[in-house]
Amino acid sequence: MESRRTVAPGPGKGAQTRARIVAVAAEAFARDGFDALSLRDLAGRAGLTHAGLKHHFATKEALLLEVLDERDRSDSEAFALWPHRRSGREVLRWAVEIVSRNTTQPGTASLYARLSGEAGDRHHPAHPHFFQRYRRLVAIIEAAFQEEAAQLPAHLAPRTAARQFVALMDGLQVQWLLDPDDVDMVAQLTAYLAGIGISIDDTKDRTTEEAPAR
Amino acid sequence: MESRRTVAPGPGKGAQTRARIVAVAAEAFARDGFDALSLRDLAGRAGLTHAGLKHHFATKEALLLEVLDERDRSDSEAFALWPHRRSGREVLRWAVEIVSRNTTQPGTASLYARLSGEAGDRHHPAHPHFFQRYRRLVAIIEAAFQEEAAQLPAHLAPRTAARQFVALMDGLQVQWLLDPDDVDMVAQLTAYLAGIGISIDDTKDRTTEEAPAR
DNA sequence: GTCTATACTCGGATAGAC
DNA sequence: GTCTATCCGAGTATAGAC
Repeated sequence: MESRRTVAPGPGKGAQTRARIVAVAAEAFARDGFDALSLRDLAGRAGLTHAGLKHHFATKEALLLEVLDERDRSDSEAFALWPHRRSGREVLRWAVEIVSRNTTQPGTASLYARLSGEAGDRHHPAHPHFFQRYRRLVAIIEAAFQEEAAQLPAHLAPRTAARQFVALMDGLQVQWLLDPDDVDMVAQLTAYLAGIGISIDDTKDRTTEEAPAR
Repeated sequence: MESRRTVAPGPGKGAQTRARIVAVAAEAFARDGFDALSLRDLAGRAGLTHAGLKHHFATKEALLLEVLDERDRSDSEAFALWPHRRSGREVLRWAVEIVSRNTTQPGTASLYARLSGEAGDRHHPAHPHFFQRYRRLVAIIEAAFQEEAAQLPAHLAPRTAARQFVALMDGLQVQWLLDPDDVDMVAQLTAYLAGIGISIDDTKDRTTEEAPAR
């Protein structure tokens, strides 16, 4: 007889449900934010109960992290943390482009800011994610500065500059979220780089091609 | 017991209860963190029900904000946002001192990082608090840089430097919370200042007297 | 003005049906 | 392996006692 199942049982069923949940959640988080979103609502829209959802994602935060990871993966160039081998200046330009992009998604940016603060707690579910993320990000930026070491002031170690640059990305975002009209993140980052002798003006070593196509 | 009242009715009663709640909450937040703390427990320890507590503080976050404000007020030196008129370098040294202090209270620092991220949402209960806080903090740092304008690179506006410095305070804190052993916030901030021509070495213009008496 | 009683939905946890 | 039923304590909201 006809079944009310929307997916056939057997191998792959779980993966399908999981994917459906993530798809629904991605849209819902962006629209409602984190706190306003009910797992019961969300589960209902994905065709199961909130306990069923919990089988796939242990906590609400774990689900959010999956959504963010998913976005990182599909938003290939701008958000992937490993751009193809490029010049130091190109990597820095790419980083500025990420920040610029975030400007168009304040909800997600706010979520990230909140999570990265919470994740400092070693027992927080998002701790490993952010720990790894910053390690990689700082390493990438450090390598970029290393390549441009000739431009840097003599006393400024690439690793120090990298930590500062990444901190600037985060800290400026907090101020921008609070006061969008008064903070120009791209200008600030560009000014910082100019201050340490690095220009990322892309008319110099590339054509007019846009930064990472989404 | 003769009476179950712990405070007499009449004028000032509400203020007393409020103060008692804040006192209990301050200790409890620092010990248990934000999520782990139950308003029912807390209210019980303060001698009323959780609904009674809600009469004084509409939300859990409002209570936390009151605790933080209270700390700002009593923790006079390091956290007061308005040091008396001092030299630019002294103000910057005071700011670094704040960051250094936060190092001893990772729980509170994490709470602040989380809240400042969340507060970007215009409807968040903490939005006005943080909006004002950053406005004032940036203005104070800007004034400090203004005084030291002679040292700054010609192309660097005091306001730009101020935004960067404040962003650095926040961003470094996020990285430090995630990876305390690998991030030295004071060294980073000092390095940044040195990079723009400012030394805050306090053996140069003052005795060993402590930073601003509130 | 202060506060209690009560009820609502939330995220989370467990037991067990299929 | 997937999922439902059900319970728990949480934050929040309202009505009304004092």
